[in-house]
Amino acid sequence: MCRGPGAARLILGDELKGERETHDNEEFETRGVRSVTTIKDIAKSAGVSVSTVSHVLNGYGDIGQETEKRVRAVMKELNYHPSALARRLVRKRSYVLELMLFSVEGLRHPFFYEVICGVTAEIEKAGYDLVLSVRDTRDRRWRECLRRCYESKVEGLFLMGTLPGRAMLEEVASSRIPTVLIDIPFEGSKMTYVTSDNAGGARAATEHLISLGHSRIAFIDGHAPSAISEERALGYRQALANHGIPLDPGLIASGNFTQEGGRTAMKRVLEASPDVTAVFAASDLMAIGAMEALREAGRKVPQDVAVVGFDDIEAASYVRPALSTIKQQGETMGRSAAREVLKLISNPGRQPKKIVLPTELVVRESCGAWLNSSEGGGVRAQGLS
Amino acid sequence: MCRGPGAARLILGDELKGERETHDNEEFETRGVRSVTTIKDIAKSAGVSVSTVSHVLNGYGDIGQETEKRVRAVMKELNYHPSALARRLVRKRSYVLELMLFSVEGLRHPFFYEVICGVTAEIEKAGYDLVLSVRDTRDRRWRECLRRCYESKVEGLFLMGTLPGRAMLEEVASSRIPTVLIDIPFEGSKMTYVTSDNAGGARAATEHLISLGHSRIAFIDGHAPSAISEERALGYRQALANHGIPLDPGLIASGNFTQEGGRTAMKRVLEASPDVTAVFAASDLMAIGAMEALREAGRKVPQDVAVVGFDDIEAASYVRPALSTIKQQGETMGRSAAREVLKLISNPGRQPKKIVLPTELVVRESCGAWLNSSEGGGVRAQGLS
DNA sequence: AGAGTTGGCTACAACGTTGTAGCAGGGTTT
DNA sequence: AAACCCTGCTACAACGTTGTAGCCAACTCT
Repeated sequence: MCRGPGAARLILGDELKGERETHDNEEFETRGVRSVTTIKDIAKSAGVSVSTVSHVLNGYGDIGQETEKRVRAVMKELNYHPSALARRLVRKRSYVLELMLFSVEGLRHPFFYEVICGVTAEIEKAGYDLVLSVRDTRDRRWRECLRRCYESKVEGLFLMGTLPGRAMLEEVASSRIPTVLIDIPFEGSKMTYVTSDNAGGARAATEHLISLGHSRIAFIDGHAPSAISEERALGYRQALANHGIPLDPGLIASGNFTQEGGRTAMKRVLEASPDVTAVFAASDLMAIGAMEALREAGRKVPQDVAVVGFDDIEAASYVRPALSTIKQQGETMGRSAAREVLKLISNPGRQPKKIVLPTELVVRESCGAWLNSSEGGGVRAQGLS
Repeated sequence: MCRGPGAARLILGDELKGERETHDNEEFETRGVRSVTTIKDIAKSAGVSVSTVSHVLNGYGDIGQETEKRVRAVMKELNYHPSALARRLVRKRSYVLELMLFSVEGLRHPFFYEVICGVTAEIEKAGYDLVLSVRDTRDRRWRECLRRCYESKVEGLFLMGTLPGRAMLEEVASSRIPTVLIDIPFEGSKMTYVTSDNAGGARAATEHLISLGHSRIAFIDGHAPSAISEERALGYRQALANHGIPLDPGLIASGNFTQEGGRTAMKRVLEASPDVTAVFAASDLMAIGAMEALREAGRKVPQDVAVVGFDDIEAASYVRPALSTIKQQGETMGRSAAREVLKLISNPGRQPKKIVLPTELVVRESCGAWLNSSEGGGVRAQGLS
C-alpha cells in the first residue's frame, strides 16, 4: 500500500505559541528548510535574465555597470545567498573534505585538537568545508562512514587516531580518494601520511640529557610492536651511540604507554641500575609515572634524577616539577596534511609525498636545565632533526 | 578580454610517473572529482528507466523482485553511490549541521572534544553531516563563516567556546537557523543553550567537603563578571547556608581562572585565615595552583587541607594527589544539544528549550575522602542537583 | 463481457545553479 | 557600404537526483 515515502510524511502541528519576539514572518517555511530566495527571484526582481545574475555573481565582467549595480542591490535587499548545493552539483565538485577520527575511550589528547585547527585553517582558505566524523575504534561500522564519503563525493580525506584495522586502510586506498593519514605510516597511490620525526625527537631528548652531563640515562619504552615505540627507541640508541655511551639493557624497561606502567618500569630500573641519573620516557604519561616512582624511592627530580617525556600532553605543564618533553607540532601537522590533500586534489597526477615534521624540545623543570642556567622553565628550543 | 572563469582554467600537466601499483584505470578523471557512475548508467545497464532505479534506491516497494535484484546487482557491479548533492538539491534539505568553535590560544580543553563526540554520535544516527569550523575568537571574520552557513543551507548550528561578541549572537538569532549554544547563556526564537548546573556542582563540591567534617572552607573564585563564576560562587554560599556555616570573607579570594592566580589566592587565604582546612576552587587550574601554595606553606593535601576543583581537566587525574573535582558531562551536553537542534529542525513551531545538566562529583585523592573510607581514589558519585 | 483493481513500470518536471553559444546593435575599420 | 569587432545581454542544456502522475497489462469481480 505504501506508494513512496511521501505517504508516510507526518503532518506536524504548528503550535506557534509563545512568540515573545514578533519576528517579521514573511518567510514561508517547509519542514526543516526555509524556502529561500533563489537566483530566479533576483533575476525577476531586477528585470534581467538568470544568466545575467549568475554572471554578476561569478564576475564574468561582461555585465554593464548600471545592471550590475541594480542586481547587487536586489541581492542585498532580498538577502540572497547562492545555493552551494546547486553550484556544487553543476560544477561536479563537492568542496568537502572529511576528517575521520577514531578514538579509544580515554584518549582525549589535545594533539588531535591542534591538528584539527591546522586542517580547518588551511582548507577554509581554499574554500573547502570540513566534515568531521568521530568514531570509537572498536565500532565495526566504519564501512558506513566510507559509504557516506562516497555519497557526499568527498574530495579528500584525513584519518587520525587508532584506526579499526588494516582492512579499512586498504579499502580507503582503493577508493582513490586523496587521503592523508595523521601519524599513521601507510602509503598508497593517492595516500600518504604526515608524522613527527619520532627518532629525531627521541634523539634530541636524550642528547639534551647528555648535554646536561648525564650518561646513566634510562629509557622507558612503550610497547614493542608499535612503530612509534620503535622509532623513539631508535632515537635513544642513536644519541647514546653518537656520544660513545654504551647501551645498558639494565637501563631499559617497558612501560606500556601507561602511567602505572611507567611507575613500575622505573622501579625495575632503579633496582637494576641504582646509579641512574636521568630518564627519557617514550611518553609523558610514563614519565609522570616514573616521577612518582622516583619520589617514592626518595630521589628528587630533577636534582637526583632528570626526566624528559614525549608528547607534551596537557598535564605535562601542570605536574610538579613541570615535565620537560618533546612536543609534536600538531597544528603544523594539520596544515601540512591539508596542503598535501589540496595538492593531490588539484593535481591528480601528483605522487603523494610523505611528510616528516621536526619535533620541538620543550624545556621545563623536570630535566634540571635551570639548575645550570639562570632562567626558569618554559624555554623552547627547536629540536634538531 | 576575460570571458568567464573558464578562460582562466589551468591545464595541469598530468605527469603519471611512478605507478608502483598498477591500478585498473577505467575511471575517467577530471580536475579534482572523478567522473563517477550515475543513476543513468545503472538504468541503462539494467535495461530499466531512471525512475525504476530511484524507486529501488528509495524503497518505494513498487518494483518487481526480479527487476530489483537485477538493478541491485548492477549497482554493486558498477560500484554505484547515489549523489548526496543531487538528492539534497531536489529534496531541498542540506542535511548539514555546523559546529563553530571559537577558541582563544591555549584553551585546549578536553571538554570541547567530548562535546563534539556527543554531537557527532547523535546527529549521525539521524543522517546528518557535521561540518566543523574552528576560529580564533579574535578573528574578526565571523561574518564570513555565517555567509558560508547560508550558502550551504546549514540546517542547524552549534556554537561553542568564547564567541567574538554579542553582535554575532544577535546576527545568528536573526538568521532563524536553529541553534544551540554550548555553555553560553543566550536565548532567541530559534536559539537556546545547554549548560551545566554550575551552582549545583559547586554546592555538591562544598557539601562533599562539609560531609567530610570541614567547616572552614575557602572558596577560590574565578573572575567577577563571568556568569559561570557567579553561579559557582552561589553554589558555595548555598551549601554553607544549608548547613548553617557562616560565610567568612576571609576565606574567599579571586584566582582569575589561572594556575598562578589560584596560587596567590590561596596564599592570601592562608594569611587571612590560617585555620582553613578545606578549599573549593572554581576551576581545576586554580585548584592546582592552590595545592602548590599549600605545599609551599608546608600544609599537606589532603591531610591538613582538603581540595576540590571544578572542570575535570586532563591534568586533574595526573596531578598528585589526584584532584577531586566536579565534572561537566561533555558528551551528554553534546548529545542533548544535538537532540534539541534536531527537534527544532523537524518541528519548526517548537519553542526552544534550555537544558541544564547535572554535574558529576569525581572523588580522587585531594579531598581526603579515602582517609575516612576504605577505598582509594577514582570513585564517582552522581552530583545531586 | 465489461468494469474495476492492482502490480510494475516509465515520463517528466522539478531542484538552483553554471557556462557556452549566440544574438542584437552600435562602433570602427577598410 | 561591406566587413569586422566589441559590449551587454539572454537562451539553453546540462548537473544527478526525486516524486508525482500516469500508463499498460493482467488479474478479479460481478
